[in-house]
Amino acid sequence: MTGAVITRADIRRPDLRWPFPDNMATRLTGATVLRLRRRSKYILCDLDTGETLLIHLGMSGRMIITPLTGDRGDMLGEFHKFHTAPEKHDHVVLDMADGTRITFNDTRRFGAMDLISTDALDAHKLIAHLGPEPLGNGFDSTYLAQKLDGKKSPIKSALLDQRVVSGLGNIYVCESLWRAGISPTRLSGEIDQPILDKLVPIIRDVLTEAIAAGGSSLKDHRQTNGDLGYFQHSFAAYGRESEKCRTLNCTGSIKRIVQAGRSTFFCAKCQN
DNA sequence: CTTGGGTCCTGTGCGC
DNA sequence: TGCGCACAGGACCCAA
Repeated sequence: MTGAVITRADIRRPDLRWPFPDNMATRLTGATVLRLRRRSKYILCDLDTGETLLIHLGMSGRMIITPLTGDRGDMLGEFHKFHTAPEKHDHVVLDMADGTRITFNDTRRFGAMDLISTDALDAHKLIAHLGPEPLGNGFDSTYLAQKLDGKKSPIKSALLDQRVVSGLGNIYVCESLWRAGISPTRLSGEIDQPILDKLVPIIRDVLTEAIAAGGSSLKDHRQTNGDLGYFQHSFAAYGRESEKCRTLNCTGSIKRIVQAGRSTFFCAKCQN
């Protein structure tokens, strides 16, 4: 999309998780995309109009890239299949001057889009309270210790809280805690510094490996080329309920519990 | 202030 | 085969 001009914006329903901003189609039409970037789980698309298109994929959202004209050519798989008519759950369709169509498709509609002044982005309600990037310099064990100090919520919930660290989801929190040997039920404020010293590089490792593997495809997730991610094949805890723990010499099995309404997978024997 | 539960939405897979 | 229930990569909102 970078450098491309949006020639047409088809907003096919009034909302996703929230109502779309006023006149979104008009404000997008004719705009040139200056660059794409990311903050936390938000895709940010800076436009030459001085506005930024903010996109969240939620649970089931995806951006589908297809040629606007021509046949399927060497496009691989059903995901990339050529279509002119919008398909089910295609909510926003952007046609670019270079002949590319970008379609936001989101079955569950937990995704979001907003269009705000680029200058005001840091103050935006969804952005302002985000914690540091887990792969950035602002995330280290000193920061984490200070942030968790006095917290009574379980560590699992704290790591999922985007105000503590932004970008971790359910899978990667479970995997990180398993690797670090930390029980997800441990109270955040009662975890010693040496344990946090160990946890932080593990979180970075898990994310780095998952990104290299193209993410985790449980169902909807695809890489930008349409391929499945394959980090799900490397899960040690997530989704492995009642299977053998993979920690060396551990005789335990993976349990599933529910914390803050989300499934947590862990080994009660080697995670303490 | 913090914390936990309910909620939004659609689709799928399972037990009965 | 049909029906109801549980569950799914998120995260806001509000009651306690």
